[in-house]
Amino acid sequence: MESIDKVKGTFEKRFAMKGPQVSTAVIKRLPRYHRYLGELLREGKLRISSAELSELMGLTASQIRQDLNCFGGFGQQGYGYNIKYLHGKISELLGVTDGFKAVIVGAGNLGHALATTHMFERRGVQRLALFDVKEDVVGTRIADIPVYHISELGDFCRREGVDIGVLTVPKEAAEEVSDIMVNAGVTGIWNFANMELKIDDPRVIVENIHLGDSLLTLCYEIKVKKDKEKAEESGESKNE
Amino acid sequence: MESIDKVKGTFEKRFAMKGPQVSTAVIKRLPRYHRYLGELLREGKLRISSAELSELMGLTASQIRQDLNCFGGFGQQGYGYNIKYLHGKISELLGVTDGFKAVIVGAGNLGHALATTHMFERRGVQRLALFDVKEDVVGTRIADIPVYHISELGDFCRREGVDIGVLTVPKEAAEEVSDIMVNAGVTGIWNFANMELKIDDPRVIVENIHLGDSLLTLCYEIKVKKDKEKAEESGESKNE
DNA sequence: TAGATTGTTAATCGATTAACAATC
DNA sequence: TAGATTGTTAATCGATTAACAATC
Repeated sequence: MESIDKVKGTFEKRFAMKGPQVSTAVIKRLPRYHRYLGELLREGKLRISSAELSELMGLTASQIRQDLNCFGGFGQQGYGYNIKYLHGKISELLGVTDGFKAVIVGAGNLGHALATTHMFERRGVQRLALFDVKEDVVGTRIADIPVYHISELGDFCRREGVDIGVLTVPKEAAEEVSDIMVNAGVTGIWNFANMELKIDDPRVIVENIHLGDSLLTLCYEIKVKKDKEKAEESGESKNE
Repeated sequence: MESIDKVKGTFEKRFAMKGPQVSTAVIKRLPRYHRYLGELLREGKLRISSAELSELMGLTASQIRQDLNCFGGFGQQGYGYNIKYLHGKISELLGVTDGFKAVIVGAGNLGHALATTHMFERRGVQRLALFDVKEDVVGTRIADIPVYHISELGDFCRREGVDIGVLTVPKEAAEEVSDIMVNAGVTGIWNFANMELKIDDPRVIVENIHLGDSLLTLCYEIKVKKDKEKAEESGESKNE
C-alpha cells in the first residue's frame, strides 16, 4: 500500500502537475526540439537516439534526455525515441494541438508581415482578425484576414474567446491596447512594441520581442571580432 | 617592478583583451541595460545607483555591478553611476558608435518592415541597400533605401565594406545568399529565415531570429496556465 | 541472451547572490 | 569625517554533464 501511494505521488508530482517546476531554460529549448523533430518527421525518419539528435542539434545527449524527462518518459531503452510520437508529445506540451485563437493589433508593415506568414497556422494558431485605427485599411482583408477598427477589439476578443493578442502598435499605444485585450479575457500577449509591458494581472503571460536587442548582440560580437583582429595586427608589427 | 607588471597584466587581461571571457548571459543583458539607460538619459536623469536600476529592471543590484565590472569600473563609490557616461560606454561596447553598414536581402513583407523601422539608425547601423530578385521592385526605393538585383549583392558588399547582412529570404535561398555575402567580406548575418544557418567560417557571426519559437514559448505558458485552471476547477468540485 | 539506449542519480561547472572591504 | 555605494571576493544556487543501473 505504501509503495502504491509513493508511486502515485511521484507520478502526480511529475506528470499531472507539470509546468511550475520546469525551468525556463528547458522550456526555451522545447520549440527547437519541436522544429528539429518536425524536420526529421518530414524526412520520413522513424526513430532517433539522444546521441544522434545531440549531434544534429549541437547539444549533449545527456541534456536531451534530461530535458525530455521533465515531461515524461518519451523514449524506450535500447531503442531511442520514436520521432512521430515524440514530436506529437512535444506538440501537445506546446499547445500546438489546442488551436489557440489570435488577433493581430496594428496593420502596419510588421502587422502586414505577420498576417502573411504561415508561422501561425504551422503552429496550430488561428488568426481571426487584424485591428487598426486607419480608416483606409479597416474593412479590407490582408492575406484573407479581415481588418476591423480597434474600437471593436474588446468586444471581438470577448465574443470569440481570443487567447493571444499580437501587439504591433507604436510604443505609446501598447499599454492601452493590451489593457483592452486583458480585460476581454486574452491570456497571452506577444509584444513587438519596443518596450517591456508591465501587466500586474498574474494570469496574463507576456512574451516580449526585442529585435533591436538581437541586432545589438550581433553588433557586439562583430565589434569584439574587429577589435581582436586589430589587436593582432598591431601586436604582430610591434612584437615581431 | 614586479608589482607594476602584475598590475599591468591584470589591466590588459581585463580591459584590453575584453570579450572572449565575458559570458553570453552577460552579453545578452547589455542591450537591455543600454535601452533602460537611454530612457533615463532622455528623462534627464543624471545619476543612478545599482540598487535603483535593479528595481527598475527587475534584477539584483549585485548582478548589475557584477555585469558592468566585466568591462571596467564605470561607477564611483558613494555616488553610483553617471548615466550619460555609462550609456556612452555601453554604446561603445555594443558598437553603436562604429556605424556598421548593413544590407537587407529580401524585399518581401519582412524586408519591407525592416526597411521602414528606425531600429537600425537608432543603434548606429546604416542600411545601404535592399536586394531582391523580383524585377518589379528592383530599381525602386523603399523608405528611401535603394533596391538592387541580387546579382549585384557580392560586388556591392565588397565595394562598400558591408558588415551586416540581414537575411529575409525564403529558407531555401538562405544558404546560397549567405555564402555570397560571406565571400564578399560580410562578418555578421542577421538571419530571419526559419532555419539555423551553419557557416563553417569562424570569422562570421550569425544571429538567428526564430519568431516561431517565441510564439510557441508563449503558447506553452498559456497551455500550462489553462491546464492548471482546469485542474483547480475539477479538484474543487471533487474534493469539496 | 547480448547490445543498446534510456531514465535518473551524482558530480561538475557556471552563474547569481550575498557580504564586505575599499573608496569616493 | 561620516555616509553611501561601488568593486570584488566568497557562498549559494541552479543548470549542465557524466556515469551507470534499469530495461527494452
